[in-house]
Amino acid sequence: MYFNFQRDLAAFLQSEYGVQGLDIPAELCPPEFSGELSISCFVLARQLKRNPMQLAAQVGEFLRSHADILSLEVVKAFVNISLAPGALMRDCVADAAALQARSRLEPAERQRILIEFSAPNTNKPQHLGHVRNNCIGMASASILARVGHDVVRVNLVNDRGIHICKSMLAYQRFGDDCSPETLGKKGDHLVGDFYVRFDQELRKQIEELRQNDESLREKDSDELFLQTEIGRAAQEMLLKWEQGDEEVRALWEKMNQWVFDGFEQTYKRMGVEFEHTYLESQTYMLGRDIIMEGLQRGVFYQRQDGALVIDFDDPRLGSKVVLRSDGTSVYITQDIGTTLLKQNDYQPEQQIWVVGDEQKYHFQVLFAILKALGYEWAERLTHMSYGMVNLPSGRMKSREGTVVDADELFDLLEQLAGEATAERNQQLEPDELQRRAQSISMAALKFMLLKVNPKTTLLFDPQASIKFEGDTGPYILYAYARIASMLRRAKEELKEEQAALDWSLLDSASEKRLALRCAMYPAALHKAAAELDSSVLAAYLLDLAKDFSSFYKQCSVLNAENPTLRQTRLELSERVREIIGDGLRTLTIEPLESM
RNA sequence: GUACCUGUAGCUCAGCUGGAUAGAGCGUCUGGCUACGGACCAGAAGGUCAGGAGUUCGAAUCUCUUCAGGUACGCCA
Repeated sequence: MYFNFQRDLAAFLQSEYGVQGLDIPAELCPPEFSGELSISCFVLARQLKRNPMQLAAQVGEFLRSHADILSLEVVKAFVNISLAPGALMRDCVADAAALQARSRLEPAERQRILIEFSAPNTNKPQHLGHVRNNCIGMASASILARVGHDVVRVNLVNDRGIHICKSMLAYQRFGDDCSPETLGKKGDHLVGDFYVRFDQELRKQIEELRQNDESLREKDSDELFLQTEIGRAAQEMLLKWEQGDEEVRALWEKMNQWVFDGFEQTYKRMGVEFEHTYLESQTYMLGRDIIMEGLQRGVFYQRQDGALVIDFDDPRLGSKVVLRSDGTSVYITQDIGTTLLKQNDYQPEQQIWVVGDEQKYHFQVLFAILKALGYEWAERLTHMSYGMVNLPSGRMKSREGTVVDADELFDLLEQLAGEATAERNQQLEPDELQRRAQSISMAALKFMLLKVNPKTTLLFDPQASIKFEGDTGPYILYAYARIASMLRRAKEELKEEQAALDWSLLDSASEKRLALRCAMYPAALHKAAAELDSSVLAAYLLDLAKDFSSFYKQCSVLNAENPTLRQTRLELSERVREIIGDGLRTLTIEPLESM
């Protein structure tokens, strides 16, 4: 927030105490005190190294005679002030361009940022966990871009490896040459079915092994993988794939294409887009030459067993193998390679990975290796780790069938939103109904995921997710639609000429509150961007929508007592509409003019 | 075992760079449509901020510790 009185108070205190760059804190006044704004002199006192209470008295004295201050109360170390309506509105909302300008970073602070997210495997359809990743990735990119950064979104699809061979093998054996067309099924779901089918067969064979050999009963399933016939067959297929076997490659391309087509639809529904998609099949061999070069320079060393290793100073990181004794790559080798590739392709000042918090250690190690290799940009790599999504029944487990499928969830929410919309709009055309149901359901889902801090483990309650009341996306959409409706009517009823504006007429508590909330928008954007936290912006939009709803109930706009008041309230409402619209779009949610 | 994360109202979450009497939504209970869209508004009840100790004028917030839950610690990805 920026007020003239803050500037004047800062100038006064700075000359009084001979300091520079004083920051005058102003926050919303708690309802139990009179006034709209509070200045905490604890914060001021720390900057000036003075006694908070004495400072409060001094601040009070200065502001009491300030033209913008209507009344004021000093309570302990707090100065609670009530602003003259004209001054409050002038500083908060009258100048829309100033508000907009404050939302962008100084040019010097803007960066080129590369953000990687989604990174799906091509062996199964996306589930709720991917949905959270996609939402966080898209919203983070959008928030960063909104404050002025140059953002590049990239995907890295894991399209090769043993997992896709499992699906391929099961398809070869049990697929009967079916296809998405013959079964009328989305390609990613079809491939996922064969992944499950493989797992069934594998477990059956492991069970048989254990039946026949008591010594195997204690062994972990993973250890027995290569002892099963089907496990060996999958491994063999992977080798053939790496050797470029034509038949295997053809099948791989066919099934991957099915998955890509399926993903395309899912992404489209969510509005997920990338500037570029990297394919692991094209990048998995990267990194080895960098390791060899690092070996020359003594960054890595060859252990007695032949593996190339790095030891870290930090005991928490321990040591890490970067190349197997047989000379092949490990996961981190590839990641080193793709990080360099991305750096070369886009020259970002910062790289961000949106990846679940279970991979925290992996990224600590990755970053430490890149620093050890001497890349100066390695200081500016960020793992944006987010929490897992749990269900009331616990963790999602694909083997136990408790995974919430993304497409099915979208369908369910869309149907419920459609029902709710139809109830309220009996005359709606089917096309329009469907369009609104799509928007409302996606807004509800995205907002639910984005309103909680990304770091927290999220509990997804299916029952709660289908509600459209309270702290939800639809609540904010509703506030927006009501304003849009009001502005439409005002336009229709427009008399010959528009009345003048007089901001000083907006003197009620709810009007002042709403205007103050509008002025807080840039700060919410900046905080969300700086902390990579969509929940800051989501919480702000909820507060704004609540303040608007309260104002809307209390102050009649279209039927205001006089044309000037009406016009000024319309203008305030328009400002709220712009901010809600802009804020929702920044969260990748599209507002609706009617709902 | 070691490291990291989490523990706030019945439930889901804010608040965590120390500052006023710890907030919101859901759920429960009261009220409110002859004013612009009731997917709304106004209000009530509901808390030992997991327990303990410390630092401080002041702690949900910082430190230590105990307990509870989660995750990671591969020549898997």
